[in-house]
Amino acid sequence: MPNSSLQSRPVRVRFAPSPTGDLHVGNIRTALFDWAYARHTGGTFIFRIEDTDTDRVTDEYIQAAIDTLKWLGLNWDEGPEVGGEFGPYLQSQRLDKYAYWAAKFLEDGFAYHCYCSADELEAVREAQRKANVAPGYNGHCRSLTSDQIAAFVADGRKPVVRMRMPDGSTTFTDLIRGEVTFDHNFVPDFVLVRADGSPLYTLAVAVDDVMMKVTHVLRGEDLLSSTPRQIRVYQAMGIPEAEFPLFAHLPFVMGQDNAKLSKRNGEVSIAWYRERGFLPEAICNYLALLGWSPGEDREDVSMKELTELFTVERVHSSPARFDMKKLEAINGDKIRALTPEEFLNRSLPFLKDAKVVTGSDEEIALLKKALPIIQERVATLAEIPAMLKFLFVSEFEVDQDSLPKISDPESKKLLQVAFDRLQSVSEWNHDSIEAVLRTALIEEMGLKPRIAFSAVRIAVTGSHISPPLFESMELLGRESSLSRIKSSI
RNA sequence: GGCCCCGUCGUCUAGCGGCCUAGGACUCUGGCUUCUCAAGUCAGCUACGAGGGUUCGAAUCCCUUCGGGGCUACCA
Repeated sequence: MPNSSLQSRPVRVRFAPSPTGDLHVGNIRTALFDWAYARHTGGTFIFRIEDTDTDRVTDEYIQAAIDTLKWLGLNWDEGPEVGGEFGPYLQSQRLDKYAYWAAKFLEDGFAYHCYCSADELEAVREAQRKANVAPGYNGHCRSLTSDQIAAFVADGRKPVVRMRMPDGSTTFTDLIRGEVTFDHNFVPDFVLVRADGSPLYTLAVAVDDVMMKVTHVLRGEDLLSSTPRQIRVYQAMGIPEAEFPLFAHLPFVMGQDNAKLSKRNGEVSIAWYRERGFLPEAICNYLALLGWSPGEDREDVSMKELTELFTVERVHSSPARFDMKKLEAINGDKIRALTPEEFLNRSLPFLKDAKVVTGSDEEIALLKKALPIIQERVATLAEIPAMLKFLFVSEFEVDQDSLPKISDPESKKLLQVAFDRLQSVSEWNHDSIEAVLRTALIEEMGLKPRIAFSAVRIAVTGSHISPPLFESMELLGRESSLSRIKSSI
Protein backbone atom coordinates (compact mmCIF):
# COMPACT_ATOMS: atom_id res chain seq x y z
CA MET A 1 0.00 0.00 0.00
CA PRO A 2 1.62 3.25 -1.09
CA ASN A 3 2.05 5.85 1.57
CA SER A 4 5.22 7.65 0.68
CA SER A 5 3.31 10.89 0.38
CA LEU A 6 2.88 10.78 4.13
CA GLN A 7 6.52 11.55 4.58
CA SER A 8 5.83 15.06 3.42
CA ARG A 9 2.87 15.54 5.71
CA PRO A 10 3.58 16.89 9.16
CA VAL A 11 3.20 14.13 11.71
CA ARG A 12 0.04 14.20 13.79
CA VAL A 13 -0.44 11.49 16.40
CA ARG A 14 -3.36 11.07 18.72
CA PHE A 15 -3.98 9.34 22.00
CA ALA A 16 -7.68 8.63 22.17
CA PRO A 17 -8.75 6.71 25.24
CA SER A 18 -12.27 5.84 26.19
CA PRO A 19 -12.22 6.65 29.89
CA THR A 20 -14.52 4.00 31.31
CA GLY A 21 -12.35 3.89 34.42
CA ASP A 22 -9.01 5.17 35.66
CA LEU A 23 -6.34 5.13 33.00
CA HIS A 24 -4.34 1.97 33.44
CA VAL A 25 -0.86 0.75 32.69
CA GLY A 26 -1.72 -0.37 29.17
CA ASN A 27 -3.38 2.93 28.28
CA ILE A 28 -0.44 4.87 29.56
CA ARG A 29 2.08 2.80 27.67
CA THR A 30 0.12 3.63 24.53
CA ALA A 31 -0.05 7.31 25.47
CA LEU A 32 3.66 7.33 26.16
CA PHE A 33 4.52 5.87 22.76
CA ASP A 34 2.10 8.23 21.02
CA TRP A 35 3.67 11.16 22.81
CA ALA A 36 7.24 9.99 22.26
CA TYR A 37 6.58 9.46 18.56
CA ALA A 38 5.07 12.91 18.14
CA ARG A 39 7.94 14.53 19.99
CA HIS A 40 10.57 12.50 18.19
CA THR A 41 9.28 13.57 14.81
CA GLY A 42 8.60 17.12 15.83
CA GLY A 43 4.95 16.47 15.12
CA THR A 44 1.74 17.28 16.94
CA PHE A 45 0.38 15.27 19.84
CA ILE A 46 -3.39 15.25 19.99
CA PHE A 47 -5.39 14.12 23.00
CA ARG A 48 -8.94 13.14 22.17
CA ILE A 49 -11.60 11.67 24.42
CA GLU A 50 -13.69 8.86 22.94
CA ASP A 51 -16.87 9.15 24.92
CA THR A 52 -19.42 7.83 22.47
CA ASP A 53 -20.35 5.13 24.95
CA THR A 54 -22.01 7.58 27.30
CA ASP A 55 -23.22 4.86 29.63
CA ARG A 56 -19.71 3.95 30.64
CA VAL A 57 -17.69 7.14 30.29
CA THR A 58 -18.10 9.70 33.08
CA ASP A 59 -16.89 13.26 33.53
CA GLU A 60 -15.00 12.10 36.55
CA TYR A 61 -12.99 9.59 34.56
CA ILE A 62 -12.35 12.13 31.84
CA GLN A 63 -10.92 14.56 34.37
CA ALA A 64 -8.87 11.80 35.94
CA ALA A 65 -7.40 10.94 32.54
CA ILE A 66 -6.43 14.56 31.99
CA ASP A 67 -4.81 14.75 35.42
CA THR A 68 -2.90 11.52 34.93
CA LEU A 69 -1.43 12.58 31.61
CA LYS A 70 -0.39 15.90 33.08
CA TRP A 71 1.19 14.26 36.09
CA LEU A 72 3.21 11.99 33.84
CA GLY A 73 4.42 14.94 31.80
CA LEU A 74 2.77 13.79 28.59
CA ASN A 75 1.81 17.25 27.43
CA TRP A 76 -0.47 17.57 24.42
CA ASP A 77 -0.62 20.21 21.71
CA GLU A 78 -4.30 19.84 20.91
CA GLY A 79 -7.07 18.50 23.09
CA PRO A 80 -9.01 19.21 26.26
CA GLU A 81 -7.99 22.39 28.08
CA VAL A 82 -5.63 23.56 25.33
CA GLY A 83 -8.02 23.46 22.37
CA GLY A 84 -6.75 23.40 18.81
CA GLU A 85 -7.94 24.17 15.32
CA PHE A 86 -9.61 20.78 14.78
CA GLY A 87 -11.66 20.70 17.96
CA PRO A 88 -13.69 20.03 19.89
CA TYR A 89 -11.72 17.06 21.18
CA LEU A 90 -14.51 15.29 23.02
CA GLN A 91 -16.48 13.05 20.72
CA SER A 92 -19.66 13.80 22.60
CA GLN A 93 -19.33 17.36 21.28
CA ARG A 94 -18.86 16.28 17.68
CA LEU A 95 -22.12 14.43 17.13
CA ASP A 96 -23.16 16.64 14.23
CA LYS A 97 -20.12 15.53 12.26
CA TYR A 98 -20.87 11.86 12.69
CA ALA A 99 -24.50 12.42 11.83
CA TYR A 100 -23.48 14.21 8.66
CA TRP A 101 -21.29 11.38 7.45
CA ALA A 102 -23.75 8.66 8.43
CA ALA A 103 -26.43 10.42 6.37
CA LYS A 104 -24.02 10.80 3.49
CA PHE A 105 -23.08 7.13 3.56
CA LEU A 106 -26.76 6.22 3.48
CA GLU A 107 -27.36 8.53 0.59
CA ASP A 108 -24.36 7.27 -1.36
CA GLY A 109 -25.27 3.65 -0.77
CA PHE A 110 -22.23 2.80 1.35
CA ALA A 111 -24.50 2.14 4.31
CA TYR A 112 -28.06 1.00 4.85
CA HIS A 113 -30.72 0.87 7.53
CA CYS A 114 -30.91 -2.40 9.40
CA TYR A 115 -34.08 -3.25 11.28
CA CYS A 116 -32.97 -6.51 12.84
CA SER A 117 -33.67 -6.74 16.54
CA ALA A 118 -31.10 -7.76 19.12
CA ASP A 119 -32.87 -11.08 19.57
CA GLU A 120 -32.89 -11.79 15.87
CA LEU A 121 -29.20 -11.00 15.60
CA GLU A 122 -28.41 -13.22 18.54
CA ALA A 123 -30.36 -16.05 16.96
CA VAL A 124 -28.37 -15.70 13.77
CA ARG A 125 -25.11 -15.78 15.70
CA GLU A 126 -26.22 -18.82 17.62
CA ALA A 127 -27.02 -20.63 14.39
CA GLN A 128 -23.66 -19.66 12.93
CA ARG A 129 -21.87 -21.00 15.95
CA LYS A 130 -23.73 -24.27 15.69
CA ALA A 131 -23.08 -24.54 11.96
CA ASN A 132 -19.43 -23.77 12.59
CA VAL A 133 -19.25 -20.91 10.13
CA ALA A 134 -17.81 -17.45 10.48
CA PRO A 135 -20.02 -15.43 12.80
CA GLY A 136 -21.29 -12.03 11.84
CA TYR A 137 -24.16 -10.14 10.37
CA ASN A 138 -25.85 -12.10 7.64
CA GLY A 139 -26.81 -9.17 5.46
CA HIS A 140 -30.50 -9.62 6.13
CA CYS A 141 -31.41 -5.95 5.62
CA ARG A 142 -28.90 -5.20 2.87
CA SER A 143 -31.50 -4.78 0.17
CA LEU A 144 -34.93 -4.39 1.61
CA THR A 145 -37.86 -3.39 -0.58
CA SER A 146 -39.82 -0.31 0.28
CA ASP A 147 -42.70 -2.55 1.33
CA GLN A 148 -40.50 -4.39 3.77
CA ILE A 149 -39.20 -1.15 5.19
CA ALA A 150 -42.71 0.20 5.54
CA ALA A 151 -43.68 -2.94 7.42
CA PHE A 152 -40.78 -2.55 9.86
CA VAL A 153 -41.58 1.09 10.40
CA ALA A 154 -45.25 0.33 10.93
CA ASP A 155 -44.08 -2.26 13.41
CA GLY A 156 -42.40 0.53 15.36
CA ARG A 157 -38.87 -0.67 14.70
CA LYS A 158 -36.04 1.84 14.83
CA PRO A 159 -33.16 1.03 12.50
CA VAL A 160 -29.42 1.16 13.04
CA VAL A 161 -27.13 2.36 10.27
CA ARG A 162 -24.97 -0.43 9.01
CA MET A 163 -21.92 -0.16 6.77
CA ARG A 164 -21.92 -2.36 3.70
CA MET A 165 -18.67 -4.25 3.35
CA PRO A 166 -17.92 -4.96 -0.31
CA ASP A 167 -16.56 -8.29 -1.50
CA GLY A 168 -12.82 -8.63 -1.51
CA SER A 169 -10.27 -7.93 1.15
CA THR A 170 -8.39 -5.13 2.87
CA THR A 171 -4.64 -5.04 3.09
CA PHE A 172 -2.68 -2.47 5.00
CA THR A 173 0.86 -2.12 6.22
CA ASP A 174 1.15 -2.08 9.96
CA LEU A 175 4.30 -0.25 10.99
CA ILE A 176 5.06 -2.91 13.57
CA ARG A 177 3.61 -6.09 12.09
CA GLY A 178 4.10 -5.57 8.39
CA GLU A 179 1.45 -6.34 5.80
CA VAL A 180 -1.84 -7.56 7.22
CA THR A 181 -4.79 -8.75 5.16
CA PHE A 182 -8.40 -9.31 6.16
CA ASP A 183 -10.77 -11.14 3.89
CA HIS A 184 -14.13 -9.35 3.93
CA ASN A 185 -15.86 -12.69 4.42
CA PHE A 186 -14.69 -12.27 7.99
CA VAL A 187 -15.48 -8.59 8.28
CA PRO A 188 -19.25 -8.43 8.51
CA ASP A 189 -21.30 -5.35 7.87
CA PHE A 190 -20.88 -3.29 11.01
CA VAL A 191 -23.04 -0.78 12.81
CA LEU A 192 -22.16 2.91 12.53
CA VAL A 193 -25.10 4.47 14.34
CA ARG A 194 -27.26 3.02 17.08
CA ALA A 195 -31.04 2.89 16.84
CA ASP A 196 -31.17 5.91 19.14
CA GLY A 197 -29.08 7.89 16.69
CA SER A 198 -25.81 7.90 18.65
CA PRO A 199 -22.59 7.05 16.83
CA LEU A 200 -20.38 4.07 17.50
CA TYR A 201 -16.64 4.04 17.93
CA THR A 202 -16.08 2.63 14.47
CA LEU A 203 -17.67 5.65 12.85
CA ALA A 204 -16.39 8.32 15.21
CA VAL A 205 -12.79 7.18 15.31
CA ALA A 206 -12.45 7.12 11.55
CA VAL A 207 -14.23 10.42 10.97
CA ASP A 208 -12.17 12.14 13.64
CA ASP A 209 -8.84 10.77 12.50
CA VAL A 210 -9.57 12.07 9.03
CA MET A 211 -10.92 15.43 10.15
CA MET A 212 -8.09 15.95 12.60
CA LYS A 213 -5.60 15.07 9.88
CA VAL A 214 -4.07 12.30 11.93
CA THR A 215 -1.14 10.73 10.10
CA HIS A 216 -0.20 7.94 12.51
CA VAL A 217 -2.40 5.74 14.63
CA LEU A 218 -0.41 4.01 17.36
CA ARG A 219 -2.83 2.01 19.49
CA GLY A 220 -3.40 -1.26 21.24
CA GLU A 221 -3.26 -4.57 19.48
CA ASP A 222 -6.88 -5.23 20.39
CA LEU A 223 -7.89 -2.78 17.69
CA LEU A 224 -5.97 -4.55 14.94
CA SER A 225 -8.95 -6.44 13.64
CA SER A 226 -11.10 -3.33 13.54
CA THR A 227 -8.71 -1.62 11.15
CA PRO A 228 -10.37 -2.82 7.94
CA ARG A 229 -13.61 -1.26 9.18
CA GLN A 230 -11.95 2.07 9.67
CA ILE A 231 -10.37 1.89 6.27
CA ARG A 232 -13.79 1.21 4.81
CA VAL A 233 -15.07 4.40 6.41
CA TYR A 234 -12.15 6.37 4.96
CA GLN A 235 -13.02 5.00 1.54
CA ALA A 236 -16.66 5.90 1.95
CA MET A 237 -15.61 9.41 2.94
CA GLY A 238 -13.79 9.65 -0.35
CA ILE A 239 -10.34 9.97 1.15
CA PRO A 240 -7.50 9.09 -1.22
CA GLU A 241 -5.53 6.08 -0.06
CA ALA A 242 -2.36 8.14 0.18
CA GLU A 243 -4.01 10.20 2.90
CA PHE A 244 -5.04 7.31 5.12
CA PRO A 245 -3.33 7.34 8.48
CA LEU A 246 -0.58 4.78 8.99
CA PHE A 247 -1.29 2.16 11.61
CA ALA A 248 0.95 0.69 14.27
CA HIS A 249 -0.59 -1.78 16.70
CA LEU A 250 1.29 -1.93 19.95
CA PRO A 251 1.65 -5.24 21.79
CA PHE A 252 -0.29 -5.80 24.97
CA VAL A 253 0.95 -5.28 28.46
CA MET A 254 0.12 -8.49 30.28
CA GLY A 255 -0.31 -9.27 33.94
CA GLN A 256 1.64 -11.80 35.94
CA ASP A 257 -0.56 -14.69 34.90
CA ASN A 258 -0.17 -13.93 31.23
CA ALA A 259 -3.65 -12.57 30.83
CA LYS A 260 -4.33 -9.06 29.70
CA LEU A 261 -3.57 -6.77 32.61
CA SER A 262 -6.57 -6.21 34.81
CA LYS A 263 -7.45 -5.49 38.38
CA ARG A 264 -7.48 -9.18 39.06
CA ASN A 265 -3.82 -9.74 38.48
CA GLY A 266 -2.16 -6.62 39.80
CA GLU A 267 -2.88 -3.01 40.33
CA VAL A 268 -3.35 -1.32 37.02
CA SER A 269 -4.53 2.17 37.78
CA ILE A 270 -1.84 4.81 37.47
CA ALA A 271 -3.39 6.66 40.38
CA TRP A 272 -2.53 3.66 42.52
CA TYR A 273 1.15 3.90 41.61
CA ARG A 274 1.13 7.59 42.28
CA GLU A 275 -0.18 7.04 45.79
CA ARG A 276 2.36 4.30 46.33
CA GLY A 277 5.21 6.74 45.83
CA PHE A 278 6.27 5.95 42.30
CA LEU A 279 7.85 8.77 40.32
CA PRO A 280 6.24 9.64 36.99
CA GLU A 281 9.59 9.49 35.24
CA ALA A 282 10.18 6.02 36.67
CA ILE A 283 6.80 4.81 35.48
CA CYS A 284 7.46 6.22 32.02
CA ASN A 285 10.97 4.80 31.89
CA TYR A 286 9.73 1.37 32.89
CA LEU A 287 6.76 1.44 30.56
CA ALA A 288 8.98 2.52 27.70
CA LEU A 289 10.90 -0.71 28.16
CA LEU A 290 7.74 -2.76 27.74
CA GLY A 291 7.63 -3.46 24.05
CA TRP A 292 10.45 -1.17 23.11
CA SER A 293 14.12 -0.75 23.85
CA PRO A 294 16.72 1.77 22.82
CA GLY A 295 19.23 -1.02 22.20
CA GLU A 296 22.86 -1.09 23.16
CA ASP A 297 22.02 -2.55 26.57
CA ARG A 298 20.59 0.75 27.58
CA GLU A 299 17.76 0.99 30.08
CA ASP A 300 17.97 4.27 31.92
CA VAL A 301 16.23 6.86 29.80
CA SER A 302 14.89 10.26 30.75
CA MET A 303 11.77 11.67 29.16
CA LYS A 304 13.94 13.84 26.96
CA GLU A 305 16.09 10.92 25.86
CA LEU A 306 12.97 8.92 25.14
CA THR A 307 11.79 11.52 22.68
CA GLU A 308 15.21 11.50 21.05
CA LEU A 309 15.56 7.72 20.82
CA PHE A 310 12.03 6.51 20.20
CA THR A 311 11.16 5.02 16.84
CA VAL A 312 8.28 2.69 15.91
CA GLU A 313 10.70 0.45 14.07
CA ARG A 314 12.11 -0.65 17.40
CA VAL A 315 8.73 -1.46 18.90
CA HIS A 316 8.15 -5.16 19.45
CA SER A 317 5.33 -7.19 18.05
CA SER A 318 5.13 -9.54 21.01
CA PRO A 319 3.36 -8.85 24.29
CA ALA A 320 5.24 -7.96 27.49
CA ARG A 321 4.50 -8.92 31.05
CA PHE A 322 4.35 -6.25 33.68
CA ASP A 323 6.92 -6.77 36.44
CA MET A 324 6.46 -4.77 39.62
CA LYS A 325 9.92 -5.69 40.91
CA LYS A 326 11.58 -4.08 37.95
CA LEU A 327 9.44 -0.98 38.28
CA GLU A 328 10.51 -0.73 41.92
CA ALA A 329 14.15 -1.10 40.98
CA ILE A 330 13.90 1.66 38.41
CA ASN A 331 11.96 3.82 40.83
CA GLY A 332 14.76 3.40 43.38
CA ASP A 333 17.32 4.41 40.79
CA LYS A 334 15.32 7.48 39.86
CA ILE A 335 14.93 8.46 43.51
CA ARG A 336 18.66 8.18 44.09
CA ALA A 337 19.26 10.37 41.07
CA LEU A 338 17.11 13.19 42.49
CA THR A 339 18.80 16.36 43.69
CA PRO A 340 18.31 17.07 47.43
CA GLU A 341 15.83 19.81 46.61
CA GLU A 342 13.78 17.60 44.33
CA PHE A 343 13.86 14.78 46.81
CA LEU A 344 12.52 17.09 49.49
CA ASN A 345 9.77 18.42 47.28
CA ARG A 346 8.64 14.98 46.24
CA SER A 347 8.81 13.58 49.78
CA LEU A 348 6.94 16.36 51.52
CA PRO A 349 3.43 15.43 50.33
CA PHE A 350 3.92 11.89 51.58
CA LEU A 351 5.22 13.06 54.96
CA LYS A 352 2.31 15.43 55.32
CA ASP A 353 -0.27 12.86 54.31
CA ALA A 354 1.16 10.47 56.87
CA LYS A 355 0.90 13.25 59.47
CA VAL A 356 4.60 12.96 60.23
CA VAL A 357 5.16 16.64 59.56
CA THR A 358 2.97 19.66 59.01
CA GLY A 359 5.50 21.51 56.93
CA SER A 360 6.79 24.06 59.42
CA ASP A 361 10.14 25.76 58.92
CA GLU A 362 11.76 23.79 61.75
CA GLU A 363 10.53 20.54 60.28
CA ILE A 364 11.80 21.44 56.84
CA ALA A 365 15.17 22.33 58.29
CA LEU A 366 15.40 18.95 59.99
CA LEU A 367 14.19 17.16 56.88
CA LYS A 368 16.91 18.76 54.83
CA LYS A 369 19.43 17.05 57.05
CA ALA A 370 17.56 13.78 57.42
CA LEU A 371 16.51 13.08 53.85
CA PRO A 372 20.02 12.62 52.45
CA ILE A 373 20.69 9.69 54.77
CA ILE A 374 17.62 7.80 53.57
CA GLN A 375 17.60 8.72 49.91
CA GLU A 376 19.46 5.60 48.84
CA ARG A 377 17.43 3.44 51.20
CA VAL A 378 13.97 3.78 49.69
CA ALA A 379 12.47 2.32 46.54
CA THR A 380 9.31 4.43 46.78
CA LEU A 381 8.41 7.75 48.34
CA ALA A 382 5.73 6.05 50.39
CA GLU A 383 8.41 4.35 52.50
CA ILE A 384 9.76 7.65 53.76
CA PRO A 385 7.30 8.54 56.54
CA ALA A 386 7.92 5.29 58.41
CA MET A 387 11.67 5.81 58.18
CA LEU A 388 11.72 9.33 59.53
CA LYS A 389 8.80 9.17 61.90
CA PHE A 390 11.08 8.71 64.93
CA LEU A 391 12.53 12.18 64.40
CA PHE A 392 9.18 13.93 64.66
CA VAL A 393 6.95 12.02 67.05
CA SER A 394 6.08 13.68 70.29
CA GLU A 395 4.97 10.52 72.09
CA PHE A 396 7.79 8.07 71.44
CA GLU A 397 7.28 4.35 71.81
CA VAL A 398 9.35 1.34 70.85
CA ASP A 399 7.72 -0.99 68.29
CA GLN A 400 5.98 -3.95 69.83
CA ASP A 401 7.93 -6.48 67.83
CA SER A 402 11.27 -4.89 68.68
CA LEU A 403 10.63 -4.36 72.38
CA PRO A 404 11.52 -7.92 73.49
CA LYS A 405 14.94 -7.54 71.91
CA ILE A 406 16.02 -4.96 74.48
CA SER A 407 14.11 -6.25 77.49
CA ASP A 408 16.74 -8.74 78.66
CA PRO A 409 19.27 -7.89 81.41
CA GLU A 410 22.25 -7.80 79.05
CA SER A 411 20.57 -5.23 76.85
CA LYS A 412 19.59 -3.09 79.82
CA LYS A 413 23.12 -3.17 81.11
CA LEU A 414 24.50 -2.23 77.73
CA LEU A 415 22.04 0.63 77.41
CA GLN A 416 22.92 1.87 80.87
CA VAL A 417 26.59 2.01 79.89
CA ALA A 418 25.71 3.80 76.68
CA PHE A 419 23.57 6.26 78.57
CA ASP A 420 26.28 7.03 81.11
CA ARG A 421 29.05 7.49 78.60
CA LEU A 422 26.98 9.49 76.16
CA GLN A 423 26.52 12.13 78.86
CA SER A 424 30.16 13.03 78.46
CA VAL A 425 29.98 13.73 74.74
CA SER A 426 30.94 17.36 74.44
CA GLU A 427 29.98 17.99 70.85
CA TRP A 428 26.82 16.09 69.84
CA ASN A 429 27.59 14.89 66.34
CA HIS A 430 27.71 11.45 64.72
CA ASP A 431 31.50 11.20 64.83
CA SER A 432 31.80 11.75 68.55
CA ILE A 433 28.72 9.64 69.30
CA GLU A 434 30.19 6.79 67.34
CA ALA A 435 33.60 7.19 68.96
CA VAL A 436 32.16 7.09 72.46
CA LEU A 437 29.89 4.13 71.81
CA ARG A 438 32.60 2.13 70.09
CA THR A 439 34.98 2.66 72.94
CA ALA A 440 32.45 1.84 75.62
CA LEU A 441 30.52 -1.01 74.04
CA ILE A 442 32.85 -2.64 71.54
CA GLU A 443 36.28 -2.16 72.98
CA GLU A 444 35.59 -2.11 76.71
CA MET A 445 32.61 -4.44 76.94
CA GLY A 446 33.80 -6.58 74.06
CA LEU A 447 30.43 -6.68 72.36
CA LYS A 448 29.84 -7.32 68.69
CA PRO A 449 28.91 -4.13 66.85
CA ARG A 450 25.72 -5.51 65.39
CA ILE A 451 24.54 -6.62 68.84
CA ALA A 452 25.49 -3.49 70.69
CA PHE A 453 24.32 -0.95 68.14
CA SER A 454 21.14 -2.86 67.48
CA ALA A 455 20.04 -2.35 71.08
CA VAL A 456 20.83 1.35 70.96
CA ARG A 457 19.08 1.60 67.62
CA ILE A 458 15.88 0.09 68.97
CA ALA A 459 15.93 2.29 72.04
CA VAL A 460 16.48 5.47 70.05
CA THR A 461 14.54 4.92 66.83
CA GLY A 462 12.02 2.40 68.11
CA SER A 463 12.81 -0.14 65.40
CA HIS A 464 15.52 -2.61 64.52
CA ILE A 465 15.50 -1.11 61.05
CA SER A 466 16.46 2.55 60.79
CA PRO A 467 18.65 5.05 59.03
CA PRO A 468 22.31 4.98 60.12
CA LEU A 469 22.35 5.06 63.91
CA PHE A 470 24.88 7.78 64.73
CA GLU A 471 23.50 10.20 62.17
CA SER A 472 20.03 9.48 63.47
CA MET A 473 21.09 10.30 67.00
CA GLU A 474 22.77 13.49 65.92
CA LEU A 475 19.59 14.62 64.19
CA LEU A 476 17.37 13.56 67.06
CA GLY A 477 19.48 15.61 69.44
CA ARG A 478 21.14 14.89 72.72
CA GLU A 479 18.14 15.37 74.91
CA SER A 480 15.73 13.10 73.09
CA SER A 481 18.35 10.47 72.40
CA LEU A 482 19.33 10.23 76.03
CA SER A 483 15.82 10.27 77.39
CA ARG A 484 14.77 7.49 75.01
CA ILE A 485 17.71 5.35 76.09
CA LYS A 486 16.95 6.13 79.70
CA SER A 487 13.34 5.06 79.40
CA SER A 488 14.37 1.73 77.88
CA ILE A 489 16.55 0.79 80.80
C1' G B 1 -15.33 -22.93 16.23
C1' G B 2 -13.73 -18.92 12.56
C1' C B 3 -10.34 -14.86 11.45
C1' C B 4 -5.98 -12.25 12.95
C1' C B 5 -1.53 -11.39 15.90
C1' C B 6 2.53 -13.35 18.69
C1' G B 7 6.70 -17.15 20.45
C1' U B 8 15.22 -15.72 23.00
C1' C B 9 16.96 -16.85 30.47
C1' G B 10 11.48 -16.84 35.78
C1' U B 11 10.50 -11.46 33.74
C1' C B 12 11.86 -7.17 30.32
C1' U B 13 15.08 -7.35 26.40
C1' A B 14 20.03 -7.29 22.80
C1' G B 15 20.36 -10.02 18.40
C1' C B 16 18.34 -8.68 11.98
C1' G B 17 23.00 -15.59 8.13
C1' G B 18 29.08 -16.26 10.41
C1' C B 19 31.20 -11.17 15.80
C1' C B 20 26.61 -16.22 19.83
C1' U B 21 30.26 -22.08 23.62
C1' A B 22 23.71 -16.11 22.89
C1' G B 23 24.99 -10.06 25.77
C1' G B 24 22.50 -6.52 29.43
C1' A B 25 18.81 -5.41 33.25
C1' C B 26 15.28 -7.08 37.10
C1' U B 27 14.39 -11.29 40.23
C1' C B 28 16.66 -15.39 42.77
C1' U B 29 21.19 -17.89 45.18
C1' G B 30 26.07 -17.32 47.35
C1' G B 31 30.41 -14.07 48.68
C1' C B 32 32.58 -9.21 49.84
C1' U B 33 31.50 -4.56 52.37
C1' U B 34 28.86 -3.31 56.81
C1' C B 35 25.91 -0.36 63.16
C1' U B 36 20.31 -2.45 61.03
C1' C B 37 17.95 -1.76 56.35
C1' A B 38 19.44 -0.34 51.88
C1' A B 39 23.11 1.04 48.42
C1' G B 40 27.66 -0.68 46.24
C1' U B 41 30.58 -4.78 44.47
C1' C B 42 31.93 -9.95 42.81
C1' A B 43 30.20 -14.64 41.29
C1' G B 44 26.43 -18.20 40.04
C1' C B 45 21.68 -20.25 38.15
C1' U B 46 18.76 -20.08 33.84
C1' A B 47 16.75 -19.12 27.24
C1' C B 48 16.65 -19.31 21.07
C1' G B 49 8.79 -23.89 22.11
C1' A B 50 9.18 -28.47 18.76
C1' G B 51 10.02 -30.76 13.96
C1' G B 52 11.39 -30.30 9.08
C1' G B 53 13.80 -27.67 5.24
C1' U B 54 17.17 -23.56 2.57
C1' U B 55 22.57 -22.76 3.30
C1' C B 56 29.46 -24.12 3.61
C1' G B 57 27.02 -21.92 8.02
C1' A B 58 20.56 -20.28 11.26
C1' A B 59 18.26 -17.49 17.28
C1' U B 60 18.31 -14.90 12.67
C1' C B 61 15.11 -17.10 6.01
C1' C B 62 10.85 -20.77 4.59
C1' C B 63 7.18 -24.59 5.96
C1' U B 64 4.54 -27.49 9.47
C1' U B 65 3.22 -28.18 14.29
C1' C B 66 2.48 -26.91 19.35
C1' G B 67 1.61 -23.04 22.70
C1' G B 68 -0.16 -18.01 24.17
C1' G B 69 -3.23 -13.83 23.07
C1' G B 70 -6.89 -10.68 20.59
C1' C B 71 -11.33 -10.08 17.83
C1' U B 72 -15.80 -12.37 16.73
C1' A B 73 -21.41 -6.22 20.33
C1' C B 74 -26.54 -1.22 18.70
C1' C B 75 -18.05 -1.80 23.90
C1' A B 76 -13.76 0.48 22.71
